Amino acid sequence: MADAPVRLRFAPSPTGHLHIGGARTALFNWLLARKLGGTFVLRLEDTDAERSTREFEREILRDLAWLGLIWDEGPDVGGPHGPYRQTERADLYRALAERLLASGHAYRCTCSPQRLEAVRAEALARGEKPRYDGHCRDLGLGPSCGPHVVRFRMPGDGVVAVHDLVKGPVEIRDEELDDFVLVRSDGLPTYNFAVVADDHGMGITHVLRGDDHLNNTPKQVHLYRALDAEPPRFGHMPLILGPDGKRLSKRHGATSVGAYRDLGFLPEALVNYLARLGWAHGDLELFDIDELVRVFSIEGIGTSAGRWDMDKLMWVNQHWIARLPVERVARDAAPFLAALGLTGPFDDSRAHLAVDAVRSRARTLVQVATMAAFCFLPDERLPYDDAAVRKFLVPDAAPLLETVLERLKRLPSWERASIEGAISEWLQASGLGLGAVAQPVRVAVTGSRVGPGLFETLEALGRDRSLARLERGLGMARDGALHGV
RNA sequence: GAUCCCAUCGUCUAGGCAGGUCAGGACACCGGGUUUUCAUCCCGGCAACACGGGUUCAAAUCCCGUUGGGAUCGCCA
Repeated sequence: MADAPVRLRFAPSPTGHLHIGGARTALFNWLLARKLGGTFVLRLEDTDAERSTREFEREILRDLAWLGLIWDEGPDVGGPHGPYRQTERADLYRALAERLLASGHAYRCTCSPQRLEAVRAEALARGEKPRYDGHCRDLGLGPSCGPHVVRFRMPGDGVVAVHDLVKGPVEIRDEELDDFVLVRSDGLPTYNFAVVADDHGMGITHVLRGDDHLNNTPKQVHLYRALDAEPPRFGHMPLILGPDGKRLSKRHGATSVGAYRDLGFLPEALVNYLARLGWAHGDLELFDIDELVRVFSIEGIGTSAGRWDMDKLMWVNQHWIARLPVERVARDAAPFLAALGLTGPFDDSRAHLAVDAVRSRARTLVQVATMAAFCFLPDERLPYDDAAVRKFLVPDAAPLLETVLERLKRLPSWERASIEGAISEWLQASGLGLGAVAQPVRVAVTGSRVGPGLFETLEALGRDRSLARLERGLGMARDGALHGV
């Protein structure tokens, strides 16, 4: 690549949550910017006054940051090409529109929405592509023509050929295009106008966006030409579809980044999965964000739409839950622990032991929290699995529990190695197998028949609780004898 | 309907641009092993070049068509 520094952007509209499709677009642009040592710009396309809110804006910024996609220029941090909200750039659009009007590349149009609708319906009825019929094109309407929009004067006879960064050469004939609206009657720019004005004004060099924008590209290229400007390099990425191959919607479940965070997914997992959906680097599956920056390339971007696959996301999440530093996982799991009504601290060494013990069997942070709950629950609130109790806290188990309790009580220090030492020593001497004792002990201290290794479990639970629950379990086992269960 | 894009296991994909390993990896699924339960981990299995033509000694790979899927056709973005 040349010396000219590249500039990429992500330009969401704050009319909703950060969607996973948008997140992937942001990720790819961010990756390319980082890969090429360029700048990543965040711009808010908030010209839809009806639906844009500051609340959504805050949420989008928060979620992008959560994913680790930090911007160099943006509405909150500023930069040399601001402002970074389209509603704050009205003067720029106005000036540009005047320029286009003056040069004859645009004209005023007073057609009513009703007339437009009629024209559209007529075209459709004839089986044609609905397009503006150019009614006002040559009327030479001036500024005082009343309520009007500004339309772009499409040349109409050539072909726009763009070399798409991911799809290769794409051609669209001008006759397919119509005189689209640049400035609405309320004076605000439309998307196609604002995006060109801003990408040009902000010196954007590369644009990676969804396939759904491919059809907008020729219009935008014409605008660049009318502005006598060089368009950026475009790359259109395939869309993310639902598991059924249909457009992804709420119907398919969670579609926003925030929803996945709330479901217990790590940002590392979402980034990893999003990257692999529509992009590949040989046979490799697992990447952290730094590795992605290192190996990312446009050539690796695929051409066909991908389907959202929860199972694969789960697997990736499970991988990062198991591999990230335990402190990180514990920190991210804390809100989920709290949501279970448990009380912390969730960031001390005990909490780390608990999270570390359960994380290899969790696919989400919700599961981490649920599985680690036995460590944080007061003894009297520990739930017992009925079937487990009936099967393992039986009279036969009483003497075993008694011995375990006795030996553990005598332990001078409470850590995995010493616990294991005490128990295996006894097992060895008595000829018993660990299998015979592990389950009764596990059920006594966790209430469940499944869980981490026994010694990790006891270590994480801590001496006092372990002994107290063993005591209680012993009572339950004897009780079983009393009732002949 | 018109235009544009796309097409390898159920899913994500490698391979395609520079045709020549009975198409490789991963998820899911099935089976087995390790193990202290459940997981992790390890081993094995199932499973695909949408179809039809062409070019060629040779096509998943290049070309055309068909079919299928998706996107777009707003004073939304």
